[in-house]
Amino acid sequence: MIDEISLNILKILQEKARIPNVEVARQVGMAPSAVLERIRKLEKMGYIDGYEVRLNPERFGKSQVAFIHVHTDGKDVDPGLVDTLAAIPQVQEIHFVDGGDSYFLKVRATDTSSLGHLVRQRIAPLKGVISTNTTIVMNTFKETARIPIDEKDLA
Amino acid sequence: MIDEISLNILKILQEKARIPNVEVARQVGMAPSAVLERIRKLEKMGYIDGYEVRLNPERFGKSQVAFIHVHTDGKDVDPGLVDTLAAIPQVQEIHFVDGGDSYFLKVRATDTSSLGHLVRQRIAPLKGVISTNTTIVMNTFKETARIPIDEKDLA
DNA sequence: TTTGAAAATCCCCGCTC
DNA sequence: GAGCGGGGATTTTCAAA
Repeated sequence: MIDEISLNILKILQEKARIPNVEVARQVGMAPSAVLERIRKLEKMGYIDGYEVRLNPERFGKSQVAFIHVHTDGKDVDPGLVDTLAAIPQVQEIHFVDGGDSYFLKVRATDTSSLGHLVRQRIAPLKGVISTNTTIVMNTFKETARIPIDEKDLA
Repeated sequence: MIDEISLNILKILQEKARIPNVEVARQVGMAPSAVLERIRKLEKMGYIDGYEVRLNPERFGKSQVAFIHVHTDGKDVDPGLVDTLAAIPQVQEIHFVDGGDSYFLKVRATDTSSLGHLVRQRIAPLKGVISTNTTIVMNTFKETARIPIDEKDLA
């Protein structure tokens, strides 16, 4: 199980992941080495999956976000379909959703043109794919991977 | 503009964001101080937005992912609607999408029950919201914020 | 958990190209 | 302007209590 202090450490790290340990230690009022030990333990126990650098999508010409609903033939689907989709770097997320053999993708492309190319040339032709339904994002107001940390439902 | 080496640094950081500078320097074959200077510049120029810790959602009882299509009355929408939604910690993403005055949310809840509560008690009652349409995620195969770095379309 | 000391790293500054 | 290297401050790490 996880206690109040570790929870606090995680909240601090979620705010700013790249602050020195000493600073975290100061904020929770513990010795730096103890904090380090806790973080290492949280990593080993799987509470912390890793650390990511967050790049500015616009600077890399990847500001066109879209969601693609991919309907598949549940009986004749290529078992490697998910892997094939996952191998496409522009595909950031792949979810299997309810409502009949369909996947839901979040993709990030350069523009609507390249998005169209992605859908028609790379996704639609895949074996088992019956149809696709793309929702174009015109404006993004919030986009974070931050998780609400509630003490009550920890695993 | 950005050159081959900086691109390389970014790719390395996208793999593992929390490696020491010296290690990055070794991999790109440059002096640590030069690498540091490049990273600082990338941060200042807005290519790097920040650093995030990636927590394991399951460990925090937040494994129920869902997408919510929120239809609004375009004429009578509360100007603070987006802010209100953004203030809900379980709402990770808010996009404005095409197809008529509607928002698209990605949310992360504890279970379907709490998800239902979230939709009915917190979102549906908001002024300007006409209807909502929730897609439940049953299985997630890929979920990353990583951006494909193509040299050709840099800004 | 803390302390304390050793090792590694960070990062400013001057030098060179 | 960009890269390199020195060196002191900072931080990380590890041992012992």
